[in-house]
Amino acid sequence: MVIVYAGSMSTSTVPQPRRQYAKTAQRRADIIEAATTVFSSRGYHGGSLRDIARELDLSLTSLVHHFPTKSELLVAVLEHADSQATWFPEYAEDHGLQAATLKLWGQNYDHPELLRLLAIVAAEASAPEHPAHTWFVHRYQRTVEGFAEAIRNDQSRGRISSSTDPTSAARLVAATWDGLQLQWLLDPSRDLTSDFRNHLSQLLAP
Amino acid sequence: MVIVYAGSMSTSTVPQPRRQYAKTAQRRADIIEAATTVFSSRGYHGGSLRDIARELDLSLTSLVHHFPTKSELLVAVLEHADSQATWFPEYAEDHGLQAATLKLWGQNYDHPELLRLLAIVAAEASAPEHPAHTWFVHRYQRTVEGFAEAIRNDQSRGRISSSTDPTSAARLVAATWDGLQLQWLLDPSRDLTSDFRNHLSQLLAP
DNA sequence: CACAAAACCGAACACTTGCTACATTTTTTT
DNA sequence: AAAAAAATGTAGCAAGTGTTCGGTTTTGTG
Repeated sequence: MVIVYAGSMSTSTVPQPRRQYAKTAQRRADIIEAATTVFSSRGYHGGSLRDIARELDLSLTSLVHHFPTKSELLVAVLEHADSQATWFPEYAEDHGLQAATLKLWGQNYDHPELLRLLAIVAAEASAPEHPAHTWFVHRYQRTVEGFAEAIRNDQSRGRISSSTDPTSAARLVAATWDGLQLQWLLDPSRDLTSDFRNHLSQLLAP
Repeated sequence: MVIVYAGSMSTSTVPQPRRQYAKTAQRRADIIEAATTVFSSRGYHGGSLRDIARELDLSLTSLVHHFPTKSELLVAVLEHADSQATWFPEYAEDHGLQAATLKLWGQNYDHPELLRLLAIVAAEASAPEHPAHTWFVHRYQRTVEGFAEAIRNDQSRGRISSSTDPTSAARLVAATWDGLQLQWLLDPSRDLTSDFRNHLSQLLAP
């Protein structure tokens, strides 16, 4: 059986690049989960790889085997956090931005650790030297663009006044969202959903 | 000359508790300034006392002499940051919340490091174990209460519709403020003042 | 079964962390 | 001038940091 790189010769089965065990995916998922809780309570700088490994009864070396560097782990964690509460363009198209945003807002309430993590790291990453800086810049661009698209759709259907500037309104929705979420993280006893709803119905009026 | 504690006797000058040198106040101010820049770029957990001392060509021991523990230094830094951009109730009373808020917003643009610091530590401090947790909870309560008071005043003068709930609107103003500021910290090239103005004039309409 | 790579581990490296004894110099007050 | 304490310093502690080295065990494939 010949493993062929560039410029193969004759008949040879594909190298079958099964270079990963069956349980590996689960391991990586476990690590990401543990890293999330650690980074959530102590931030990226404050949370240590050993803390994360300890939480899984895993050796530090194994952790490093899966994620060679701390910042690579952080990016994996952020990407996972982002994938948890996904933005559904179709839902927004059918039911409008307001309904879609409130739906997403409700989902987030189930994962306070993820929210805290994103809040901490977003603030940390506003410094240009931070390893996740560009990631967050792009994330916000994507978010705002998604909201703006939904607003334009709403406008074409007469759900929102056409005099509203889509991008500006999108930035405002994202901003208020983040701000209210921070207030909620600081004091989770008060539900801020109605405040958010007020904001949306004022901003996104016909 | 007798130093008198409780229950003095006869004529004796007051102990003159001059227990601090003349230059000390300046030293403490320098330390707070250096700590601000360090915490701003690396957060509370990520910034080290040695970094701060190095920035001042000061020994670590001297720094610790002035601020015995790291979290005490943090609180001093936060208190200073807060005192920089002060909320003027009188100005709000005369010119309305919208004008007062925009004035304050403009001031903040001069101290991006302070803003980043507050954003990072506020997010870090949303975790209840954080040394500055209660400080931030109270800070937000004060801020919201100040805004709400100004809104009530505006309502009594007919500048804002009396159907708006002052506290809820105050929370929204604070939230949007924080959110827009984070977006600005991530990408300082775009000025978000007009977005903030839009939000205010929509929310605080007669 | 044989073998190669993935997965895992203990130990260590070089460095940083907050903080503390202990000693010296500066400033202030009597 | 003398005494007291504030201010500063050197050296060091015990603990923690991300990362690397050399090795064993586990797992899948031919």
